[in-house]
Amino acid sequence: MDQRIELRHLRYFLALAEELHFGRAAQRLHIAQPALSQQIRQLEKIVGVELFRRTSRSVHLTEAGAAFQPRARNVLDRLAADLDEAGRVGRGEAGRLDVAFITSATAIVSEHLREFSRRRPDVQVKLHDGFTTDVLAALERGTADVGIVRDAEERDDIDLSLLASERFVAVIPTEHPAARCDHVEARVLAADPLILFPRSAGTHAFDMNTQPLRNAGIDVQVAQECSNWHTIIMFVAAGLGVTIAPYSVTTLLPAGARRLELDGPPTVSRIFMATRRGDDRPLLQAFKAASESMTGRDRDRTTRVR
Amino acid sequence: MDQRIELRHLRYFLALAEELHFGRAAQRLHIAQPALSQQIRQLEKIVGVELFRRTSRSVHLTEAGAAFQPRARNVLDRLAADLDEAGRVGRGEAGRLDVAFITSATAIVSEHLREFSRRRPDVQVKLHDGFTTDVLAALERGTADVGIVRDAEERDDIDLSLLASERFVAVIPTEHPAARCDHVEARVLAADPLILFPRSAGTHAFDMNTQPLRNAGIDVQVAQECSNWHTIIMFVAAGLGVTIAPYSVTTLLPAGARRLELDGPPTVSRIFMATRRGDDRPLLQAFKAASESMTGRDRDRTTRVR
DNA sequence: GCTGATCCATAGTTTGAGCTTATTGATTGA
DNA sequence: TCAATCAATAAGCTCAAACTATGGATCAGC
Repeated sequence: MDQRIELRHLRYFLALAEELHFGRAAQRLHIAQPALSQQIRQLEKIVGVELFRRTSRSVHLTEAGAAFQPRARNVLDRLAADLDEAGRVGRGEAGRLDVAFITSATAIVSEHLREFSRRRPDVQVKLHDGFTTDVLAALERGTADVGIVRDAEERDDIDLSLLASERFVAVIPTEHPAARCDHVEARVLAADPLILFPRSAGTHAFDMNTQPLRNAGIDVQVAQECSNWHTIIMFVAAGLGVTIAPYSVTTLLPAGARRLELDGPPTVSRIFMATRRGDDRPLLQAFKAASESMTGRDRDRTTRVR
Repeated sequence: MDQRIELRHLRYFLALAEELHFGRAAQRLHIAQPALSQQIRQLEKIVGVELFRRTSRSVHLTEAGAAFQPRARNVLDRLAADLDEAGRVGRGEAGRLDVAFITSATAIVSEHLREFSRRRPDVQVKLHDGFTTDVLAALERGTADVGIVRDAEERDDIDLSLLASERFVAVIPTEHPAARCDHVEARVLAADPLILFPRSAGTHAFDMNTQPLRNAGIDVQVAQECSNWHTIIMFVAAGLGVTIAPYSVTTLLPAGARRLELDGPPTVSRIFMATRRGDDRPLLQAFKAASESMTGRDRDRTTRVR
């Protein structure tokens, strides 16, 4: 009585609408003619109107049938495309990947993304930048699938894999007495006001970043906190103080700032890819594979520890 | 093995995607839980990827499932809308109606169409204007569903129903001697060049149109043929001759032309709605009903035979 | 740590929707 | 008038989707 429509009805309808002959349409569908008659009748009952006008001699579409034909075709085509798309998403060939990253790793992130997008052109990548803590939080709550962080600590719910490491360098105003040389001992900077990001943005990263100073026996006191490296370096250029920074954020310096290599035991900043432990979705593995192929290069290129 | 997808799969998938609980989803679908498990498994086999990740404790969508959910919803919604639309077309509540009409009946056609469009706002009306013969040809070959013709003859494959009738009048140049009066005997015009449409545009219409002249014993000779009334009347205004025209095409006359009532036995031009005999589609009946409601008015308004 | 509850999967059985073949009835062309 | 064509109907069959019962895994509570 209250029969539900099924795709079978649409397939049969379309075959008959094209053949306009029950016998031939049934043949094409690999069923017997009465079965087709029954199903078409059933469909007409569901729609509530005649879709074909039959005489015992000919079959043709009614207006309602003619109106329905392209729509039915469309439904089948779209569903086929949707199934395909779902399959591709399941195999990691399409979909969406949320990448959270620290702003200071933009250069490396963009390189890895370029390689990934080349391999998976149908994957839409969404980017979210922030501090290391923000990135890890996004990863935890599922807002991000991949995190790019700097100097994160080991955790049992997060997998880390090294993408690149780079040395720390000092950045000081050009008018600073030490700026005449191209390297400096950390202790020389003990009296200068230190400009750095807040420790809350990533305690371990902060500790790594200040290690050259602590190695020199300096009691680290941040005179001015800034949320991003660009601002920190602008402040240094303005003569407000000095900073210790990962090399890659110092590649382009404004006129008033100068980069100095740090003497003493080498200290490096490490950039990691972070993922949720146990998250083994194909898309993620594809991203890891793409990164893997880049990592060797990056490591060689940016490390250069003295 | 090579199972085909059915809408049942989509319905079950969507229920489970919303409930995320096999028991509850099955309950909502009024089936037992194992049946749902089976069908979902089958769907996953068809798509080729997991759509749900199940633990014995919880169910949640995979990325592929999440991607598929809105699409499946969409397919069902669109199909429902398509079925509804087909039903409405079948009941004559929506669709398309092709109306062919003679240019000289534009005024009446537009009135009837306004009424029809008010009653069937979802029906798209396509208009085609031409001569009576063109209109009838369009009707025959199915290009038009309704024809509006003037003074057509009875035919056994076409149904005619009277929409309006109107008297013939003479149109002559203002400088014509007879133009001083507001009526004229047809024989007075015997010597004037006659401007009229070609007889091939509608033999019966032509004969009706020239009847006032033939009644007066005039041997009808068309001096100048024109394809439409507007041009004919412009030629009259230019002093090139006279014409006999249905009243409604003379409502707006240019400066050089004057309308005169014809003395003698009244002759009328009839405007008919023409349809293919046996064509009883709901949309057509709706159009006929709309016309019916207008016809009384039109007949009264335009006849006024003296 | 055992017990009961919860929940999805599997096994085996039942049922009915959709299929089949055979036939009827209507129309057309020879 | 007869044969051919073609859709509808009738009656029986069959398999897929349903059912019931059960298993196995996980979790909460005493």
